[in-house]
Amino acid sequence: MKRIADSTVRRLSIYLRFLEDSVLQGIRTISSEELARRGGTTSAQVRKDLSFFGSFGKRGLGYPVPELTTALRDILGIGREWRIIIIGAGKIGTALAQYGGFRQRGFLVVAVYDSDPQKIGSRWDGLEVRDVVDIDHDIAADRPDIAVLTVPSEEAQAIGERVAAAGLRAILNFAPVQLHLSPDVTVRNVNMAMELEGLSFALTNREKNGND
Amino acid sequence: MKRIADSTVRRLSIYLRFLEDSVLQGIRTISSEELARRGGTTSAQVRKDLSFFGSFGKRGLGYPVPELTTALRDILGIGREWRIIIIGAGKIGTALAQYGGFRQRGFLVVAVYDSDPQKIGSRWDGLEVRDVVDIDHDIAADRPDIAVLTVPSEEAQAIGERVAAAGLRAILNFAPVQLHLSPDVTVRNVNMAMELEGLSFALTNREKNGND
DNA sequence: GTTAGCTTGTGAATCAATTCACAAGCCCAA
DNA sequence: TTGGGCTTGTGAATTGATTCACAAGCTAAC
Repeated sequence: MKRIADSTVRRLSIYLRFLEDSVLQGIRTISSEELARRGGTTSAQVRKDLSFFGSFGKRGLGYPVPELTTALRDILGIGREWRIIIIGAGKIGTALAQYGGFRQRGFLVVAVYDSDPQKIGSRWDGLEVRDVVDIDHDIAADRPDIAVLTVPSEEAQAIGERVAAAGLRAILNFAPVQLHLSPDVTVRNVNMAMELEGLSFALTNREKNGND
Repeated sequence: MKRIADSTVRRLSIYLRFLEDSVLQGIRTISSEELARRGGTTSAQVRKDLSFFGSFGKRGLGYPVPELTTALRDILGIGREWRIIIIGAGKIGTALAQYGGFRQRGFLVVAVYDSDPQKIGSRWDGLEVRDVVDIDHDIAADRPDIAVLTVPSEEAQAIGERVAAAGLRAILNFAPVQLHLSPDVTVRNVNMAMELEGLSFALTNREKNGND
């Protein structure tokens, strides 16, 4: 199978979210044009994205909404439940642990870790914050699929190495550093400060260039 | 000025973060090679990125750390303070409002909004949650620079239109929908479910293709 | 001052992603 | 059963981003 670009996978996620809405509304078919409009892209892009994985539409008609929804879920691998652990029980980590949206989409938070004795043992939504020293042992026992890192920058690399060594193969990294791990660990970064800086750049340049 | 790619701006952010560390450590110069290593890219990429904005280095020596740090701050427009408002006082919105990291980087949260009467009036860190109906008036009065949207998907588009109409020109959107706004409003999306789905895709495909 | 050893800055080349454009196929109406 | 109106699927063309490769320039050592 040809390597699929990250940007394509991102767009599939977007299409899926809109398709799920459409299923609920009882819409039966949808054109690449409409998917593009809602996804902020072009119809050619939609068709190309989908064509990497097969032929889902009918010429003259469009795509059957329920079937395409199922197909995308399958492609993205979210038919099953994924077990995630959150490492770092600070502001962001806590919010994520309590956020219901993940569970809804098949991502189940099975454990939260921290190194602060004050936090260890406290409970949120029936989830006890565990001591990060136990993490290797726990991973071996619980076999979670994904680790979410919401630890301070200085600790991110070390923790990343530990969970990778313990067998985890997917990390969602909120720390504003680039993790250096073996290539069979997939890392995605979420960096809110970086996004704000992107906006800052845009605003600054707009002012300079007079809105062109 | 030639249009700068988003990917370039993102990398500048990464370089800057590492440069700031280096300043604190008293490091005087740094090569593109080292910046690349830390930023997870290549030295040619670093040099190309910087070359869009000028010539900051000395051949044979590398880049002067303090000067390059200042230059990047300037380019990204984070010499000044940016005023941000957070709309949606749910789990994520609240966490962001209380998160100290933004303020540290020059992004000051000046207001938080919600439409839930139970939340309106409550206080976090001396910041009172305001009623979202007042938002147009408040924007006109306070002139914030950036709006962070942590509202439910169904409401995101309408709120986006309102803040755009009120004059805001930059939005950080956490709702998993694509906003359709006038092109002079810059929108960045942060979508954690999408990132998790990207990891899910990677894990699923790795299993299928036997790790290649 | 000359040379050796680095490292930048940048056109050219390559690689990747997006868009174009159209044949092929489907539905519906008559 | 045929024709008109749509919309997909996909090679080809284009646009955009990354990598290559090397001349130019700096430092330090002798």
